[in-house]
Amino acid sequence: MSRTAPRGPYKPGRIRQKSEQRILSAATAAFAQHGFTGASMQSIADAASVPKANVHYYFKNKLGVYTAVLENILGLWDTVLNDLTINDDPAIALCRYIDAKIDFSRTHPEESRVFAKEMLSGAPHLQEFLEADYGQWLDARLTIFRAWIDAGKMDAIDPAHLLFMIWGSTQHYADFAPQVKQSLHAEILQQAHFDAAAKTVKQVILKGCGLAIASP
Amino acid sequence: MSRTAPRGPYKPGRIRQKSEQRILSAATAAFAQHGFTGASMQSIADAASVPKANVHYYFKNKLGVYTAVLENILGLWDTVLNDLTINDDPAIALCRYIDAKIDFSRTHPEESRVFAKEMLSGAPHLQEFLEADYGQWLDARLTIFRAWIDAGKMDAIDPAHLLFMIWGSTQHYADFAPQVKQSLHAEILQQAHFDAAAKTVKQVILKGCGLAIASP
DNA sequence: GTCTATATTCTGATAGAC
DNA sequence: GTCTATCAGAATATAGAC
Repeated sequence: MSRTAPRGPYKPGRIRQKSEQRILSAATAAFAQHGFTGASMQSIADAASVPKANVHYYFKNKLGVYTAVLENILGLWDTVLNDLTINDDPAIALCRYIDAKIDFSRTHPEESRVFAKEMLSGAPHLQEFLEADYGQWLDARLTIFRAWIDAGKMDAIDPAHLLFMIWGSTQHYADFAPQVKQSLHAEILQQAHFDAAAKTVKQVILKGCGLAIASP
Repeated sequence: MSRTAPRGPYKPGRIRQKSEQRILSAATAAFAQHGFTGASMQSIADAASVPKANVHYYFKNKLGVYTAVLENILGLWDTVLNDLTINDDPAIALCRYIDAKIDFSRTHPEESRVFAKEMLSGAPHLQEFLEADYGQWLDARLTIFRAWIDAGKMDAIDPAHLLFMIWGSTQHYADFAPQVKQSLHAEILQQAHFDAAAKTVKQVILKGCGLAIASP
């Protein structure tokens, strides 16, 4: 009864893709909790249900796994970084952005933590990214903020520091989850907690910028 | 010419105290950059200029060093957590608190990073702290905020989430320093950068809470 | 492509001389 | 109290059978 013939339409690399995805997912969780050195290849392989040697076969070495995880996270970021324009209403644009950031902390907490740990370590593997893609994205946003301010659409607030406030406030719910849980007396953070978080952040940021809440 | 006699008034434990301090300082930097597993006892000993065996002599094992670092950080926190009272003016109290938090990020970035990494790892060594000291401190603050709101001194804003905003915004300058440096085109963060940060955070938070800036 | 067995290096920890 | 020498264990990585 044992059959070695391929079942279903065979696509080369299908197993590979599936295995790589499982390894990537397991590695993200491991790096988030234990850090780069603390996460062992054995634990990653076990969590992904593949032999340890296969992890080396797919990603060459530990650094290969880690950079793959980081690149995957940077890819996810692109989906969050919506493209604002000068013609957008600042209140609506900021609300959308804050909502998206809070939602990212809810749906991808482990990715947020890996990114945060890399930053805390001095971001040695994100230098190119920070100097290239990120620098461009940031400068474009700062220009839009300044245009809004010059047009009198919002208060004169340092755009870079304002962005830091939004990032820090929203990422806090993924990165400092133990403290947040303890503060809210919650075993795990529910949708309602993130809704309350988004509401408060939007409320304070918008009014703090001299903007009216767009829609409740 | 070699002398083995003690020079100066001999105090038992003087060398010990000095060595422990050096080890603690070196360990803080190592844990901040490389995490618990990534920081080796050898590197800590080298940075502290003591033989590796002495680190074990003073702190028993690696976990002993780490918990000593954490306890030292929690001690530093106490100095930042000023005691607000219901009779304080919310604007002045919040300004003081934000200034103190930003100053902590400037003067103790590595301590902030060790604390952040512990949080990102799930805070396994901070459970008692979170449930005891921190819980009490937080509940007292929340009560004060609610009293301010009930007295009409500030807008009705969820106090816990407001505190998260302040923490996230201020700690960001220590924890995400690489990103901040890149954004501000600064090789290292100067006093002026932190002044601008504090100004923006106070500006947005206070106005966002319906408060007038206390003093420029 | 998959997996077992092994080589090599490094780390935490300690024994024991001084 | 201080430090050198060393041990036991674990981790990354690879060789090679299947």
